[in-house]
Amino acid sequence: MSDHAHSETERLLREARLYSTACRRATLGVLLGSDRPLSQAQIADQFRDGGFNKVSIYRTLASLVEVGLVHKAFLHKRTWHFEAAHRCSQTQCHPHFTCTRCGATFCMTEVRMPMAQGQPRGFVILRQQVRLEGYCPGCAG
Amino acid sequence: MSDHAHSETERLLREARLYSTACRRATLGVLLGSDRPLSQAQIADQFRDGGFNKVSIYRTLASLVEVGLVHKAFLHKRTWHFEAAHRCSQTQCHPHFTCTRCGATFCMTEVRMPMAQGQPRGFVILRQQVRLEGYCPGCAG
DNA sequence: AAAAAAATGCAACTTAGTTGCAAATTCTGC
DNA sequence: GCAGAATTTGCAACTAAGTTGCATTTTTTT
Ligand SMILES: [Mn+2]
Ligand SMILES: [Mn+2]
Ligand SMILES: [Zn+2]
Ligand SMILES: [Zn+2]
Repeated sequence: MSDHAHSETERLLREARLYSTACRRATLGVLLGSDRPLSQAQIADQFRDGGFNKVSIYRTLASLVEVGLVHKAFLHKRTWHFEAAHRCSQTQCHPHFTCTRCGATFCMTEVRMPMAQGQPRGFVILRQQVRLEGYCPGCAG
Repeated sequence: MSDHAHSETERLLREARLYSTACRRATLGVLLGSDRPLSQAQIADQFRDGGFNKVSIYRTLASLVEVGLVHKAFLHKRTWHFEAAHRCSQTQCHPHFTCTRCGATFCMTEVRMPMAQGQPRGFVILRQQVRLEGYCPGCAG
């Protein structure tokens, strides 16, 4: 990670009252630089040499989610995917699209969804998450 | 299962060109009678005596999903939940609400969501799925 | 009733994610 | 900087949802 990225992740961790550790800076850096949600395995793959233990990455992700720097984006098969929260609003992330032919997933940052209206009496809706399915440009032809 | 329910599930399976078997009629019957999505384990629990092997239930669910009689509603933790498709439209199920305090999940059949608009060029959106988070009536107080 | 097609049960397996604990790192106050 | 407290990390072992291969049974077709 560059010095610039290092100080940026360090600042974010400080503000969130989290210890600034190598594993957290690296994990957050990877997610900030990704245009799509990543699984623990995909994150680990980006650590060239002397990576981190998968348990540490899982615990790092849990701490980042807890302070809101990262979101659990969705479950694909039985695997959670995570993304930095910098392109999400307080009440929802952008929708995620999965192609039912090739299985690829895309962040649909251009698609705007209004918040759900008309919840039954007594329910308080705080966040919503939208998954889209269909064919990606490569498969739609 | 009642005789009426038996003939109803049998008819649905016939129309879908699936063999009408005990495991399929029972599984479909349970889902049709449920007001919320169920996991394999929850379905199995409803088979009093002489239940079915969990592998058979999983394979039954896969066949019901394949013909569209049942939907994979959502993943909670690492567990899929299934529901009969009779209260879903062609392009989306009703939203599912999960309480972040007690963990309970509810079908929000009253909440209507418009289909996503403005997908990037080349993408074909066929279905959408909405998850809501917040506090249920019991936890909102 | 016989043959063909498909579903079922069982045991063994896979693997994402979790837990407990000892060692290492980071922070805080001097 | 340095000691001590607080927290994170790595490792090994574990958990459990879901899958696979194969022999047997059930359902459908003729
Ligand atoms: Mn997000
Ligand atoms: Mn549905
Ligand atoms: Zn595709
Ligand atoms: Zn609740």
